[in-house]
Amino acid sequence: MATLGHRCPTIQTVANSGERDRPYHHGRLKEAVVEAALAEIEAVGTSELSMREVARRAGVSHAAPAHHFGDKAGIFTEIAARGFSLLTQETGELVSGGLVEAAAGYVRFALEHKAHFEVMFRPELYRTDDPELVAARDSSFEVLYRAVEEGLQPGQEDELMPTSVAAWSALHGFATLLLYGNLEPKLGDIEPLEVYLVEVARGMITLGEIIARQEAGRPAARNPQS
Amino acid sequence: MATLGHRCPTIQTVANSGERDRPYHHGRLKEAVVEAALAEIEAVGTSELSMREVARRAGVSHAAPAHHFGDKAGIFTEIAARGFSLLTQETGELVSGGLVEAAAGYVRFALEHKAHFEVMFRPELYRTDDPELVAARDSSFEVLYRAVEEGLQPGQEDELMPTSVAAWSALHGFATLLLYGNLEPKLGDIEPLEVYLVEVARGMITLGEIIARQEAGRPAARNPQS
DNA sequence: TGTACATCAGTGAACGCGCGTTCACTGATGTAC
DNA sequence: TGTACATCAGTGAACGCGCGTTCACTGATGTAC
Repeated sequence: MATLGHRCPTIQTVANSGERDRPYHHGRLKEAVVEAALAEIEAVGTSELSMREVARRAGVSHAAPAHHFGDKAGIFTEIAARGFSLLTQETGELVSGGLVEAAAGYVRFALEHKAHFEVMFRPELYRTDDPELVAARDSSFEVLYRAVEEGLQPGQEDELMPTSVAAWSALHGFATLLLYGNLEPKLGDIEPLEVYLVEVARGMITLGEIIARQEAGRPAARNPQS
Repeated sequence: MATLGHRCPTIQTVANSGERDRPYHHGRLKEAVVEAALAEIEAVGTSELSMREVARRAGVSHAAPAHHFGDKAGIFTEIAARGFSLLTQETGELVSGGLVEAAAGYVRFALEHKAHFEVMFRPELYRTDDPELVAARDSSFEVLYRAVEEGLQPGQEDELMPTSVAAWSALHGFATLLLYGNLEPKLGDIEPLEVYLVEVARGMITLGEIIARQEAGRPAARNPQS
């Protein structure tokens, strides 16, 4: 017998090839794979995602997804790009309502699209140079800038970048802490998001005041403009 | 031949058992495993961590770590607990220097102990009910509260929780965005951390002002106290 | 001071499993003439 | 309208690999008497 040579497709099981329950061509496999991957990520996280399981979920042979995405990074890239588009869409229309309104949109996005969100901010998972992704991501940042810009007063243009980074940090930190369950134990009874967010926004005001007071009392070296 | 029964320890390789290059008993394997795991996490991330690779790094048989930790979650629990202790230690002594000083400590911790940090905020990786871990985590929070409390003015006691959550969010968001490489592209040339942080702190002040202005102009329903 | 025995710490072979990848193939859908 | 051919989309068997786990064992270190 010895080791049976490993390419021997001679004996093909032609059996039950007649009663196939689904068409040979899926039709919208790309969509189906993305959906399956999202569901799988929500179930087991990005680390445990396997191409085979995704294929299984999509009801397709395990080699099929590779036709559309190449490898896992391909799927992640697609998910991240779609995520940024979605985020732009969902927060863009809230900008006119003020920063807190837009922030609420961001947090809601994170909670409602957990899988997208998780992938978007783990650049090691996807191809960061993908043009579609880059465009989608940039337009997300645009929304942030606009939201901050509208809140600035005349003459504060220099503050756009630092304030944007501050806003994004606060927002992103809040969303991730909430998402990964690091916040609840400190919340007591978890209030509806809307109320809680307004409360934290008030905390942001207090925080700004504290920093202003403390930094005002510093040696000039760190406040050359004062 | 057929399938060779799978328990056959009869033929033991007694060969080269004399010229062992390391002692049979490691002596401080627990330490060595933790160090190896940290190095491995920094190299490949938490998702790719394997017990076998950790053992290999520690120069020990792949079954040995299980003696001390049971499984992967055991190692992660140990790392998370140590991480929180370290964080408490490194930021605790900065509290008297003000919020921004303490914040800088937090961010520095995240950058200098990347592996600890990554594990600490992924509770799904470890046993969240481990008593040592819980104690260590709680004392980290204590530091945060103290830092915020010292900045509050008399009569602002109610603001402790919202302000703490706001501060932690901002801090944590900034650290993670920085750590996972989501911030650099927006930084232009990456300035020394210290300077950059002070700039973002100034952004936090501006941010607080914007929120205050915008929320002041809202319908009473959302600002019942006004 | 010696000896027997228990316990602890680490070994290494074998297991079964699921994974990503490859590959020759098949079934369906255009497309040229 | 028909037919030949190319291209695309999906299949399924087999591969080699690394993993976690189990297990009987071994080597070293206490500990009782």
